[in-house]
Amino acid sequence: MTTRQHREARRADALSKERIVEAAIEMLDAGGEKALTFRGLAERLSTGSGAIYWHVANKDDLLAAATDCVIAHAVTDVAGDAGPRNTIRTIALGVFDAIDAHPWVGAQLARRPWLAALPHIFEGFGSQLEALGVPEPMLFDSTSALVAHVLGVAGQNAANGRLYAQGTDRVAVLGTVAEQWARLGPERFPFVHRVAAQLPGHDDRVQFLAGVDLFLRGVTAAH
Amino acid sequence: MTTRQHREARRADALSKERIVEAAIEMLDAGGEKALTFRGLAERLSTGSGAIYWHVANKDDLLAAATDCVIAHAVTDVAGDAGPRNTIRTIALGVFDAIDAHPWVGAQLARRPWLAALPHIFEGFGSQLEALGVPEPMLFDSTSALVAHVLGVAGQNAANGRLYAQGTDRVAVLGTVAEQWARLGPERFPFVHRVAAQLPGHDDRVQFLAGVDLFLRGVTAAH
DNA sequence: ACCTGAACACCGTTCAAGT
DNA sequence: ACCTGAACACCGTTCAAGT
Repeated sequence: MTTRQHREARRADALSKERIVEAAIEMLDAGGEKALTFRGLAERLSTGSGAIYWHVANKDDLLAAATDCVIAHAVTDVAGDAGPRNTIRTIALGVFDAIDAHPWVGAQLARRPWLAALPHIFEGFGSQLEALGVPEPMLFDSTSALVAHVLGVAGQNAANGRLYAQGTDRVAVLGTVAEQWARLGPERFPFVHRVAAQLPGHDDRVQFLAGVDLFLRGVTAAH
Repeated sequence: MTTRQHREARRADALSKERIVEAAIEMLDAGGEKALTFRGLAERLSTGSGAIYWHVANKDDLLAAATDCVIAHAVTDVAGDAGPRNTIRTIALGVFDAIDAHPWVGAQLARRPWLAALPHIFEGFGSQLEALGVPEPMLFDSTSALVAHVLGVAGQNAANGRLYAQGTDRVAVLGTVAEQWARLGPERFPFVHRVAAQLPGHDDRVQFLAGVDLFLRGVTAAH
């Protein structure tokens, strides 16, 4: 897997950036951003807190590596023989589900752009948009917009998911929000007032895919 | 401005949540998330650190209030007589510019959803999409997707902007990224390799608007 | 009701010392 | 080359005490 193999690391429990990142992801998944501490990480890896700094520059570096690891895993393994539209949908859903499963990734994405994994997403979307017949002059902007859309909307969704995870369940939370929206007064907020009832019932995943589809329709309609 | 006026706060320098949030925004703008500390805030407001806790529950609450304040200011003042498409563009650009000017808002958006300012955005986009002729059954999903798109993409953009702000200028940073992309090898990354050169020259604001337009085209093409 | 500021628990990071 | 763990600087939050 690694480029250099450090002459077969002597012991299986030897420290490495990979093992550190792996443990960090577990801690982040378990308790969010605040649950990741160097002390906890050191204890989990049965070592001193300073040892981690030999493999990792600092906490930001560790968070970036963890984010990159999650996104990279989500993008690989895309079967590309289902047509451009379905391939795009598959990649998009992969990213969506990955961020949904690791909500802290959403916040990280808004802090450190230009992941090492970004070219993979860009390549996947760009080549499929080209196959879809998008003309050369529009290709760069369209691909950028699609990448930003998927990462951005997935991040937004993960932010919502966080609320449900904190004890109270999904429908209850959305029900409360819907009530607040419904109370906003039909004069100043006629649309919100009318649409509030649909809030608790909607499916985030379906809505995400609908958004991607709308975007694709716009891209193909534009030429 | 406030609902209750606390019988005309005695002195002009009296503490209030508004003044605290205002000072917090200035500190966040100046140095990012890490620059906001209760000690610094207390010194800036010439008070004790504990005093702030009388008006604000904790740091998360303060960050949420600051985020809401920025977004709320961006959404108000939308002249609505320029047609639905232009009104949507205006609201979207307002949010984009606000997040661009306050990059820390992007990260916050990925942490705390359901801002108090959200209904304003929802109302603006939803009513204009309706005016655009989007049929009732698609209205909720379309509006949700557009809101998530604008907030998400604007957040993604702010993440990029952070890099340029840290000393080195925009073109230099994007030039470096473009070089890395170009080196990725035309066999595995033909699209990225080919498109890398367009990276340093693109205009984020124009690309954002192009994305919103593509989305709108998709929405209108869908019926 | 609102402010003060010392105190507590905790955290990222460093570094001399080890192997 | 890599690990140890005490030490440093700093931070969010609390709370008894003031006005």
